[in-house]
Amino acid sequence: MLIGEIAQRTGTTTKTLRFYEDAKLLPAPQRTPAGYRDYSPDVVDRIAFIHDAQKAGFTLRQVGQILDIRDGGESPCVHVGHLVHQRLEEVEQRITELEHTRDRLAALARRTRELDPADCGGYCTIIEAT
Amino acid sequence: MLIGEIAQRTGTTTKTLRFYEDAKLLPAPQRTPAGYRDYSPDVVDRIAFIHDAQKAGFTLRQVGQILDIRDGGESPCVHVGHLVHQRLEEVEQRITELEHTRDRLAALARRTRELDPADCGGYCTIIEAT
DNA sequence: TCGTTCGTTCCAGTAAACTGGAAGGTTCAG
DNA sequence: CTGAACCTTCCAGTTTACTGGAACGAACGA
Repeated sequence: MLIGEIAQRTGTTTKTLRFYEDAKLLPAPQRTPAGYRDYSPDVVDRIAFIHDAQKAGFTLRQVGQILDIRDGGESPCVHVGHLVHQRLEEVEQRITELEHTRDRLAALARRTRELDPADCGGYCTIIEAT
Repeated sequence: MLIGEIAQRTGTTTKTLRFYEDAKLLPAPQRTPAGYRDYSPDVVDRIAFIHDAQKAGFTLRQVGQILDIRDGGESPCVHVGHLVHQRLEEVEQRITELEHTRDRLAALARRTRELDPADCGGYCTIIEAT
């Protein structure tokens, strides 16, 4: 299968697939006599896995680590377990931060409705002193 | 005041302050005969405002826009009101996305505890089929 | 005078995940 | 034979907010 077909089947672009190869997420495939990449259908699953892992919030670097472990013949599950916990903590922390930001913004929005723009002194009374 | 003192008073670095100047967030200050930046104490407030706006989740670009309006003599509050609403929506959407990711991860973590690593088939049964 | 610490400029790099474009080769239909 | 639709490589840019480093000048205390 040529790169275009793989791209279509996996819902990506040829650019991205070459990028993944560059980033060692995909092995360098066979080449046709013309020099075109000639993929085994297996890579479709591999790319699907990459997408799954991305949806779970892993970076490509982490996905690469998991894939490396698997390619080495080991079961990556223990490592994945660590990553899941790490990532879960990061996500929870980030949610907390964002909720904080949201509360700040909601307060600003309230002030915006109450304030006469003409009263805006200093840099901006909406934002200041928050 | 020299750049180091400003940095210390505002809790930043000299690097960052030069970067802000480059990014048009701070006006180019006077120079001493030796070519050192010689700031008016006013910039301390300006930098504090930048920090406030960042805490509310605005990008430096947006802060720059607000500052530009103010520097032009207009009251930026109307514009700020728009930005606040925009940003509030973005933040809420992002929180929703992250909560989704968190739920996925929590499910993965549960699976991790239940699964025997030896059963890991395919790419990784923890992540797959999520 | 020496050393330290402050300041200056400019260039380059970081993370993340691509994306765009140039300049060219290949394959196939009409 | 021509044109399109595919493929190739390589280089550079996108976004955000800085950060690091080189190579240098200035101010000041001992």
